[in-house]
Amino acid sequence: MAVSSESQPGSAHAVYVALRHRFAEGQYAPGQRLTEAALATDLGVSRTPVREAIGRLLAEGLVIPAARGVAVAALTAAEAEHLFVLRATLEGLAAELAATRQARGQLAPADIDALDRAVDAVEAAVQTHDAHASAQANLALHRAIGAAAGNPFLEDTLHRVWDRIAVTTVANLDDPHWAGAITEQHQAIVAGIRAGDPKAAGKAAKAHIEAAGRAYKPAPENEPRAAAAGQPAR
Amino acid sequence: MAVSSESQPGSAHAVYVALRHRFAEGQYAPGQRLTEAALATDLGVSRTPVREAIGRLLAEGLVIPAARGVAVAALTAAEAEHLFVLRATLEGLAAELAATRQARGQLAPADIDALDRAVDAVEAAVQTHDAHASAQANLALHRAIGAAAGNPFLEDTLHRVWDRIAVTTVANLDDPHWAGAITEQHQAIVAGIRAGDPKAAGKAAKAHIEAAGRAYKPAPENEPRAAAAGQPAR
DNA sequence: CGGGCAGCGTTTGCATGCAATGTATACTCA
DNA sequence: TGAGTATACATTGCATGCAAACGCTGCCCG
Repeated sequence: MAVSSESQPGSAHAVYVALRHRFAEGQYAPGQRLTEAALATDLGVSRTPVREAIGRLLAEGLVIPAARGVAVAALTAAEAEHLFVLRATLEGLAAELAATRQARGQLAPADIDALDRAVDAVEAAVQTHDAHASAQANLALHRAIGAAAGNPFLEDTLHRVWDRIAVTTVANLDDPHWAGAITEQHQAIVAGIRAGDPKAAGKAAKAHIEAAGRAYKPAPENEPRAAAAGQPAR
Repeated sequence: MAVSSESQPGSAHAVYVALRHRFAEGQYAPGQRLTEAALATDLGVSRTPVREAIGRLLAEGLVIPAARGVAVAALTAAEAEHLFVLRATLEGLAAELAATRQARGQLAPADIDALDRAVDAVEAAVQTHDAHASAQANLALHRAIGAAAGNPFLEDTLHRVWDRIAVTTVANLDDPHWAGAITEQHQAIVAGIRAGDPKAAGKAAKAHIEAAGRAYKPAPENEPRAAAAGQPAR
């Protein structure tokens, strides 16, 4: 229940951020092993801050204990399904709260406009078929909705879920039918928020994530195997 | 998004568990400062594992950065409200999923019976006016429902929320009206689950937590002050 | 008597060292 | 040739040491 990711100083935090970034960029394959020494050398720090960062990643489930050290966590189909169920409810709540705040005049008009622009940005990115850019734009929109909900704990929880699903969202674009429906669904959510209609906004958001969950297809190599060990980092 | 709190070895984890336990027991006052050296001496380990444990507590928001080291996190009224909003939705989802699993025959009859017994245990504990025992029993029931949902990520998230609210739940018992309503509401949730009625179970659970949120009154000393610093540990 | 400043002490943050653990490899024997 | 075992090594886990940062106290000056 960390409330926000405020900028902390220190190497340990820097390492943590760096690793998170690499994960989000898909720089490490699921199942790949990471060793403290290699990361320490790579990042130019000693093992101590690396240890702290890995401990945190371990607590967050982004890496899992492996035979020797830790391995990048994969996402099985079952796990993905569980995550999407949770995510659908959370994002439904976020949209609901955002709409409630809008109805109470606690949302700046600029915030709503920003949501609209984010929706357009996603549509534009999707049309370029740039998977990475699309995922970024999509995440930005959902983040904005999460922020508009005004509940720091919900926001933090959403970030955890997103990070755990991470790059996989990109895969959705392969499905042309789904790609076409995205904008429509996004617009429905924002429309509900703008109208200050919590029920409508929440329902639209929940339905959107459920649809995303159905479109999601995990990489087959993520399924649990006896030994999913990869090469050590670098 | 750690999926479960499996037993890890090592001093660092032991320190983490010990501190969590102390927090849950209310051994540290909110705002109280904790220093690495003092905890290390107290727990008979070096500062290194203490550092890792504190880092994790920091990430979870159970402690916050303080002038010198960290301080035990307090809970303001606004934060509590946000937490209860989130918790209501999460527990609603948990009950809903548990009922769904029941309807599909994925829940053992023994599990349902355990829920009933847990409800009775809470009622018994509340009648003794033992705040600590009541909180324990209540938490056990909610934990059982969370487990019955069969979604590890939801379960993990619930644990985070519960830990952040922690001992404060005890305070509810001061309100006799609320104390009397608890069992009734618990029974409604379990009835919904047993009947395999997701809608009813979810609604009952959500309403229950919302009622709990209304009954919750934070300690006034938790409100943000310029300096909420207490004595260093020990 | 109040405000600013300097020195001191505490506490963190990181690096390194050492011991323990468990794995993978190579070797031996059936 | 295959299985079992012993050995060596990679790697973690913790303790300690050292330097830097920060707050705090006491003093001096206005």
